[in-house]
Amino acid sequence: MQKLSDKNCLGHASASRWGEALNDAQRAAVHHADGPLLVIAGAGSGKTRTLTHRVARLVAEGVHPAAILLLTFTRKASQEMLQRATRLLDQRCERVSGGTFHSFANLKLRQYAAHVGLSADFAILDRTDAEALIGLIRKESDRAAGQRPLPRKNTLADIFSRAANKVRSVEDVILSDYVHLSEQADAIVTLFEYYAQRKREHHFLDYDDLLVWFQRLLQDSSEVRRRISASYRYIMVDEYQDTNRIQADILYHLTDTNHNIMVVGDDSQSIYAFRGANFRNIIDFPKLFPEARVIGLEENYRSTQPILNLTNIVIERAREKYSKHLFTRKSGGALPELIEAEDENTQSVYVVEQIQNLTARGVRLEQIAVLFRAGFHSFDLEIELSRQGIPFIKVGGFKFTESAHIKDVLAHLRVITNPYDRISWYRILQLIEKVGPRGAQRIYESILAAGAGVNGLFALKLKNAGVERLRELYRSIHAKEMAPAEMGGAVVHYYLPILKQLFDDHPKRAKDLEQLLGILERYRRLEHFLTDMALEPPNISAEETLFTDEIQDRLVLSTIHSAKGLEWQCVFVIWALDGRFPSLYAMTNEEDMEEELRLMYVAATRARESLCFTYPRQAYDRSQGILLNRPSRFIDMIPDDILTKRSIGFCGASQLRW
DNA sequence: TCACGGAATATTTTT
DNA sequence: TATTCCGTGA
Repeated sequence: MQKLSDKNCLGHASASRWGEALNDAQRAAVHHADGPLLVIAGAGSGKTRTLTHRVARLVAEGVHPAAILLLTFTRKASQEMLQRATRLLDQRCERVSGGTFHSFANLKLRQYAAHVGLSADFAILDRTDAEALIGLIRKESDRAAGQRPLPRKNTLADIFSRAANKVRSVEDVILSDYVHLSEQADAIVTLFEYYAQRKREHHFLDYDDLLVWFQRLLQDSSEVRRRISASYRYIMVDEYQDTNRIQADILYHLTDTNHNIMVVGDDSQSIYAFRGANFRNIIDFPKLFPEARVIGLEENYRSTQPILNLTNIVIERAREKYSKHLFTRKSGGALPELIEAEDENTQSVYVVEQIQNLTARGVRLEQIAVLFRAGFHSFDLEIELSRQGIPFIKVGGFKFTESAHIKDVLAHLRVITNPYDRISWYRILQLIEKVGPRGAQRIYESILAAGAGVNGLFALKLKNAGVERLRELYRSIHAKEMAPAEMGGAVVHYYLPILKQLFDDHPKRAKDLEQLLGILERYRRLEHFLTDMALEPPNISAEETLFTDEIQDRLVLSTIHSAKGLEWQCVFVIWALDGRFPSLYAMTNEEDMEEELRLMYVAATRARESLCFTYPRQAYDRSQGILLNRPSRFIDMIPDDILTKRSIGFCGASQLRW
């Protein structure tokens, strides 16, 4: 395969080579020539395979790898695809331009910052940083006594982010999606303006800004648009159903020169509308590119027919979609089940028992998953699992870089590159004993006034042992001569005593820091490290970190969102209770309900062989004062020959009640 | 002004 | 579960 040079011969040979192990629809997508292409890939239909084969095919036919752009939603996804393509073909596939929308935007913005009036040395705020900055502004904004307190910083960040992602004004978003805050709309808008101003002053871009500014760059500068779009002959996008309007617009500009864009997605699996994703993007693709070809992948390689029968019924209720009907050649398989449990704990006990049965029959724990609508739905189950000594890992939730101790160390490094990084200074200073918000502010202001970078710290007149230690730290760091890892080492050395004082589980966290230093060693420039940590953090969750080697075979607990794209032999969906799933919050809004439905679809299509829904017979919702006592409306009406229904009572739980 | 403790609260969270 | 907010006492 590698040595073919004759073009015709190559095309011919590859046609048979790349056709292997693909079905007709997949092959058509892989061999699609130029022009826009929309692939509607049903769950488990070999979407990744199709994408990787296409990458390999293009490279094999002599397309320069760097002229292929593969955009995905996680770094992991793009790495995996390029690795698979490399296995199919050769090393060249590793040089394909790939990454997330955000990392791509970052790259291009650094290059062309001046064209939109940005400075190229911007720092990236991750969600926590953004919230910290918003929190500061929130505190500063003095509101008259007796007035209602402003929403929590995390709510504020949600509102701002939603406005950016949906290309709407903050006020609009409040009036439509946060009606209960409409009285404070003006105050929130003002706060938003402060936030934007602060970001400008500090050369900060948050995640949303990366997209917003990149879009602006492409739109406003025809020269840049031409340059960038000409450098990519083929563009491929994964999970297109979860892109938002800005991303769709970015893509449109990227095809300014070449129209060779292939997007892959499944409108039925669009579950990020709450964050601004617009599943209309995928519906409207043919309108945006009238010459687009549409290929559907409907053969499912994952689930048994009884499971597909159920998922087909579930998704049939979706109002607007590319209709598709999944089928499989796999035969046999048990009917999915719906189990009514007496109460939450009975549900947990039941699931635990079933899991024990499965493992007794030889199913590996890592082949079993428990899925749920919201993170806290699994609390009771987690307790029950621990009690029974079943190892599990909860995915989603907090990321490595979001944990406090990592952020602390990163903050110390950040002020080295950007000495006026207010967020980081406040964070660093407040770690010091006797320094609170007020003290941090005072110190920051004098650093700023000194105008001498980190050295501003030395000019301070302050008797505080902690501050003195911090000074020592920065006196010992000479950014020009030291390697990033050395600076990191110094910071960690300084920070360890604080860590010990702050956290009971400091030994575990100390190991994380070692790991962080390990990563740091790969970098020659601190700035690059900091950018990567914001954009492409190591793909480990906080609890996981260094314990991965201990137990491999663990049960998976996951929110449905985090389960997207994954599959297991046996899947339990707990809290399939109307009001929990679909969530009460979605009930007032038809679009939200549609998303809940798709979410149920995603959950059910994760299962290969067995699928079980459970719900407690009733639960009281305190926030709304409502008694929930119906199974999820998405599966309640499914006929008995598709879904087995059973109740279990106290007998199941009685063993553990005492 | 800071530190601490207890109470209240909570949808989902690829970047 | 874990985070955030708020009141209290030093």
